[in-house]
Amino acid sequence: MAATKDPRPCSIADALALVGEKYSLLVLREVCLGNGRFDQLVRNIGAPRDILATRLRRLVDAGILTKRTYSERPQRFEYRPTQAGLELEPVLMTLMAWGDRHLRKDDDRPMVIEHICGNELIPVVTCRACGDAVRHEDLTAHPQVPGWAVTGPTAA
Amino acid sequence: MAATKDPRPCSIADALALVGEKYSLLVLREVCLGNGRFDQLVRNIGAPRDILATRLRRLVDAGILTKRTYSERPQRFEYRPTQAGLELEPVLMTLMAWGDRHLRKDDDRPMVIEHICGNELIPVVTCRACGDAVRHEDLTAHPQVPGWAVTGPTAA
DNA sequence: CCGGTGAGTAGGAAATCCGAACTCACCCTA
DNA sequence: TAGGGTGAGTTCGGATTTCCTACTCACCGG
Repeated sequence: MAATKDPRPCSIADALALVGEKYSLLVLREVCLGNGRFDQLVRNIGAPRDILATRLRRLVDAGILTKRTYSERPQRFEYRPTQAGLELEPVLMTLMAWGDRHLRKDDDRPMVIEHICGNELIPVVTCRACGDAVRHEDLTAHPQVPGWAVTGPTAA
Repeated sequence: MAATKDPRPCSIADALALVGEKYSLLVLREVCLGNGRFDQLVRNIGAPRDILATRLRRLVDAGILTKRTYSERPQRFEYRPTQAGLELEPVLMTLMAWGDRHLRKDDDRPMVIEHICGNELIPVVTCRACGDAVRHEDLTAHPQVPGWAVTGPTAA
């Protein structure tokens, strides 16, 4: 009867349960770009329409998107990010930078993000307390739940 | 015959094609924590063994993990992150912070990461050029590929 | 009236996922 | 040397999801 199957409790897993399904983060990308209409999403993402409808419902339920009417008669909608959705944008930026660096030759980046400072955005994840860029060797994990120790947080 | 179905070219999509499948990022989490053995992964992630085997193959092929033998006779292996894998860790940290903030009540975080500076790690994504924290309103997207304009990069 | 657009639904085939059981090679120990 | 245990998977059939195409429904514009 004992639950021998529950995995490590973890906010990464919880977050992925919401936005980790296929296309979900691409929906967020398009919505952050301002392309929030159903047919735009279908075209830009390349997802089947029914799957997209399912994802949109889920993201709205989760409070990551809102569905706004921009035209009554004919009824037309637009999806937009909520505050919570916008706060996921850094994840997208970091992922994009990783993809640009590791998945592409040289400078054939399909999209460049410009920061308000005038330069191209190259996202760097830093520690809020000291401001330094986060490096694996500088981290130590402290599980808060008994029974979920880690063997060695850092392993070069 | 024309390809009317290709979605927006994008490094986010490319990155997700590699690490966006179910469990892939959780594998990376465990491996970064130092838990790189097959049965540990099965337990900590809660994935079916065959799916896990498939994911591991894919991540190794993609150069995100390496499979190291830590014991000949009996043959025993351990998966470890490569440099490319380690560079995905910031994505995990950012995602974890988002989950902690939006998916949990107060302070029941299942895991706390300590930075070498002595404080708890709260990851902040910043612009490499100016050092400021990245906010949606400060970004402008510039697609590099004709035909993939965005309607409005910023839309509050 | 005709064709077009936006926002989906419907239906069945194809691909994935899942859990449990199985293998195989080895070690321990009695 | 027989029995049990562990690590690292593979194999199985069945349950779920995804995918694709077509369809709807409401409206608009000419």
